[in-house]
Amino acid sequence: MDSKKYCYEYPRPSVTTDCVIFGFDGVDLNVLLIERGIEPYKGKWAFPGGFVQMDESAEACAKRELFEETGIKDVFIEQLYTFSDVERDPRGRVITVAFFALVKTSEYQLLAGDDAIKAQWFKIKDIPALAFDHDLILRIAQNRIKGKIRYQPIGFELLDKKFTMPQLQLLYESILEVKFDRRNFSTKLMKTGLLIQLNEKMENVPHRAPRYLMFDKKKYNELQSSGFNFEI
Amino acid sequence: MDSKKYCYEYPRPSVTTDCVIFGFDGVDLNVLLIERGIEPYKGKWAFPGGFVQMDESAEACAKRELFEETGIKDVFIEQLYTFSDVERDPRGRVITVAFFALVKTSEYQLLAGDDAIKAQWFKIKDIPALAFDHDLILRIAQNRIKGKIRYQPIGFELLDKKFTMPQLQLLYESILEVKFDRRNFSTKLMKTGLLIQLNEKMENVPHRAPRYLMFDKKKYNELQSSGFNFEI
DNA sequence: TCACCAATGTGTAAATAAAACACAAAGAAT
DNA sequence: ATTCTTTGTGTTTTATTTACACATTGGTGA
Repeated sequence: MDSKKYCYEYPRPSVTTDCVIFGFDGVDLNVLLIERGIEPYKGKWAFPGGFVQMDESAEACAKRELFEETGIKDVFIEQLYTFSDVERDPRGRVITVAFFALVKTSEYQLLAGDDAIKAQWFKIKDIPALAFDHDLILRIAQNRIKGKIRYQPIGFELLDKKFTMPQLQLLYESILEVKFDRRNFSTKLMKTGLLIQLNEKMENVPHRAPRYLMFDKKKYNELQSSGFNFEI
Repeated sequence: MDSKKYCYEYPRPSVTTDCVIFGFDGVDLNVLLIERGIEPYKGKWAFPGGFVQMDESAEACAKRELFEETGIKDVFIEQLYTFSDVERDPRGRVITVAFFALVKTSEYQLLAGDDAIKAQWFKIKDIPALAFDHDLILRIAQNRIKGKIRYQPIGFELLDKKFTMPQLQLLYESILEVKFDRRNFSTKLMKTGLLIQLNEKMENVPHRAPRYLMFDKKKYNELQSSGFNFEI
């Protein structure tokens, strides 16, 4: 019996998705990688991904693969770029639609020592050798998040629902790879009118405790539809 | 003889490229469309595009199709977004990698009344019914060019090598759909240091003739590699 | 020929935003 | 109670953006 049962008049490339998953550990920006168990690039690290099925869009595929390989779901995800170099996959012609996702790491405990798939967070400054053209994909993803965080409030997707101003600042600094003046940063962010101050402070810190904040997503959506734009 | 000779173990989508071509006629932003001669959407207007071959990247495909269908080559072209909705093409599963191109309309005279392919410029404000999901593609392309022109000097790709400040301002205004103060616009653009004033003026205008300018691409490339960024 | 007209070229003042900087207050540790 | 580290809330200075005015050019037509 012939296993190659799907036949076409012209040759077709395979289409896959890959997903660059960003997380924030409080100090550094991190990326979630999966160790490949099979050739090619066996033992190398790669982004989770897989083949687009005939009944799902690329975005649906990216979300499905993300959940299947890491257990992550219902997170911010956005199309990044499509990589289509002829030689990018040694197995043949594979076009990949790359996505990037932002996750609150505290909500997803990785199942360490899981049998099938070995997933691990890596600091963005300490990435191992990657499979395929995933180093290129990562570089483009990093540039995208750097550009995007300045004009869209995506940073909050990486923090817990409740966060403090110092945490928010560390996040911005780690993504943009710059340092901000603490006072100017706070003033600017509060001036957006999108941060709600809670009557609650951090506990068990050996100094003055910072107050908790929340991002006002409802207000942002309202402002956005009336032609407002977030700028840091 | 069976024409379906390319067989695979799993089904594969077709992959195409489409290209949104922007041009500027001195007053309005325009888009180049092609009238479809065959079903589906026969008689409707669409972006030029076609199937990705096995030996070419998506970008190479977009450039090839652009030349084959319009005669345009060696222009600014950039990947826009990949459209992969399951139902976007009635012929079957077709994923399209969309691009956008910027052309100097004066350099490409459309072959009016050409037999095979009927191409025509349309003002962005006066677009006919489009085939497939091309109205969605156009909307996303328009948003992209709006965002991009503010932080990259792509406007010059739409103007002749020599242009005047009023022409440049009209271009920015037509893309961004806003009005600028003539004096502030000029000051800001000259302050980038990337415009070379020529000792030449426009002729045969019934008022003071504006001076011609050129974009200093060489200087821009040098500045860019040393971490400079263009901002309007 | 010369005033007229429509647009260009250049500049300045006011308003706004960004950057630099200082001190008081909280809360755990001693 | 004192010390220490970090947060919260300013002010001053500088740079950028916005608003606005007048002189200049060059063809047009009385």
